[in-house]
Amino acid sequence: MATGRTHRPATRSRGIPEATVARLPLYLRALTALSERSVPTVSSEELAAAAGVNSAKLRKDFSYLGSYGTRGVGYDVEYLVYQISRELGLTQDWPVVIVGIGNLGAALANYGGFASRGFRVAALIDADPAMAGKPVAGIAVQHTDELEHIIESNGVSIGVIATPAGAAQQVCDRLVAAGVTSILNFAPTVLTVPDGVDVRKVDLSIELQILAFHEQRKAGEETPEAGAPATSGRAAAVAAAAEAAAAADRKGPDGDVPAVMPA
Amino acid sequence: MATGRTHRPATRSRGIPEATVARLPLYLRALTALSERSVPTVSSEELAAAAGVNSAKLRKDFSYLGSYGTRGVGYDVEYLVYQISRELGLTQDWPVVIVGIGNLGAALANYGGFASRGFRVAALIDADPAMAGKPVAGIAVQHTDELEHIIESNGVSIGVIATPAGAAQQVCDRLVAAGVTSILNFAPTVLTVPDGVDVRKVDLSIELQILAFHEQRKAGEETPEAGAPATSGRAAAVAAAAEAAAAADRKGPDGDVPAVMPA
DNA sequence: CCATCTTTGTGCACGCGTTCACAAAGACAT
DNA sequence: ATGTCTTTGTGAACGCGTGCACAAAGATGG
Repeated sequence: MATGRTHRPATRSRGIPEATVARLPLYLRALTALSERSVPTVSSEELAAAAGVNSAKLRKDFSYLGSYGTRGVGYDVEYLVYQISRELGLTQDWPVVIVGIGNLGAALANYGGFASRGFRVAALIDADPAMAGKPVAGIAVQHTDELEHIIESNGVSIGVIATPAGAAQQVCDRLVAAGVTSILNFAPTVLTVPDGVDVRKVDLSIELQILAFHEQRKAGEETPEAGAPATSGRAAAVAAAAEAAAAADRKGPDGDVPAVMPA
Repeated sequence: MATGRTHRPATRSRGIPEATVARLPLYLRALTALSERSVPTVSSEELAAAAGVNSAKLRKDFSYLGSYGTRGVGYDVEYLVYQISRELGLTQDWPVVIVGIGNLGAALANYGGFASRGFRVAALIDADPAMAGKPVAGIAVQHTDELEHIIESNGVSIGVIATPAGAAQQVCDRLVAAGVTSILNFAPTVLTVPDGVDVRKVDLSIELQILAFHEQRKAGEETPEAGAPATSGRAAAVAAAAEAAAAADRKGPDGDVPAVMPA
C-alpha cells in the first residue's frame, strides 16, 4: 500500500473511508489519555480496548493514514496523537459560532472540550434582543443582525445551530451565505444546503427512540432464542393496540419544539 | 421472507435492520409534521424528500414493517404514524432518569421533545449535595444516594448520563445494577456494560472533529496544503503535549459544573 | 549474526446496506 | 369491465465496512 517505506506524512486524505474518519476522534481521545499518563507506546490491542473497537479494525484504520507503527512494539503515543490531530485538522485553530443561546446553546458554550481540541468559540448569537450583551461562558451574546459581520470578520467556517426547529433553515441559509461551509445542527430539521457544505446532525430524540425500540424488544422477548418469528411480538402488538387512542392524540403539545433542544 | 407471499402485516421485529431502525424516528418526525397539516396521504417520494433520504430506501425500510402502503396512492399518514410509533415502542410510557445536572443535564431536562414522544423524566439526579432540592425544569433534583431507590420504585429502564467523564462508568454501573438496561451516554468515555444492556453515545466533540476533517480537506484542495512542515514530528509532539496539558485543565471558570462534557 | 518472538499491515472473504429497475397492485376514468 | 396510470414492494447487483488470518517487519536475546 504505502509507496515505499517513507514515513512521510503525506496527506492522502482522498482515500480515508468515512467510517474511519468517524473513529479517529475516538482513538485520539484514548491516545490523549495515555499521553497524560506518560505511556510511551501502545499496541493495537491495548489501544483498541481503550477505544472500544476491534484491534484489526484499528490497524486497518491507521493503515489509511500511513505506516506509523513499529512491528513488534506498537505505536508511539505522542507521534500518533500528532498524526491523527493533523489528519483531523486539529492542529489549526477553528473559530466557531454558536447560534441560538438557549439551554443547549449555553451548555455548548460552556463546554470545555472545544478549546482543547482546536475549536474556539468566536461568538454566541441569539435572535432575542434581551440576550444581547449578556455574558454566557464569559462571552457576550450578540444579536442575529451581527451574524454576517461576525462570520466574515472572524473567518468562521464552522457554525453550530442550536435554535428551535422553525428558525434553523433560515439561520443555516444566512450562515452559508456568509461563508460557513460546515454546520453542526442540533435542531430537529432536515437542512437544505448547497453542494460543498457539510452538515452533521445531532438528535437526542432519535437516540432515545432507538433505545426505546431495543428496550421494547427486550421486554417482549423473554425467550433467548429467535425462534417462532410468526408468533413473537404478537403479545406486544395486542398490548400496543390498546394504546392506539393514546397515539392518536399526538397533536397537542408537540406542535412546535418549545425548547431549544432537538426533538 | 421471499418464501411465500403472505400479506400479513405481522410484526417481523426480528428482521428489522439496525440502519432502518435508526431512520424510523426520522420518518416519524416528517409524518407527524404532515399529520399536523392534516395531510391524509403521502407518496414515498414526498415523504423521502421531507425526511432527507432516498425514496427507494424509504420504501424498503417500510417493507420491513409490513405492507402499509396503497399502490397508486401512497401511505396513509395517520396509520403510518401509529405503526412506526408502535414499532419504536413509543405508544407506551418510558420513565427516564437524567444523571448529572450540569449545563447539559439541565438542557436535557428542559427539552420538551421528550414528553411528546413517550418519554417522561422521572427524576433528575446529581452528586452535588448543593443541587439537591433545587428545581430544574420544574423537577426537584435528587441526590445520587437516591439513585437505586428512584430506579426501582419508578421502574426506570432508560438512563441518561450527563456527568463528567470520570463519574460516568461508576454511575453506569449503579444504573445497571439497579435495573436500567438502556443508557444514553453523553460523557466522553467508553462505557463497559454487561450483555443485554444497550448503550448509545452522543459526542459533540467527535462531530465537530469530523466536520473539521472535511473542512480541512476542502481548504487544502486547491492550495498545496497549508503549513505542516513535514518531518517535524518532534516539534509536533511538544504541541501534542501542550494539548494534553490543556485537556488536563478541565476546570472551567464556572465552579458549579465546569466539565459536564469534557472531551 | 542468527534464531525467535512480538506485533504490524493487509489480502481476502463475508455480510450488511444501498440503489436500481421493474413487475405487480390498486385507483380511477371511461 | 376494461384499460390506463400511478406508486408500491422487492429481486438483484453493487459497494462499503468488518473481521479473519497470516506473512512481513522489526525488536530482542543468545
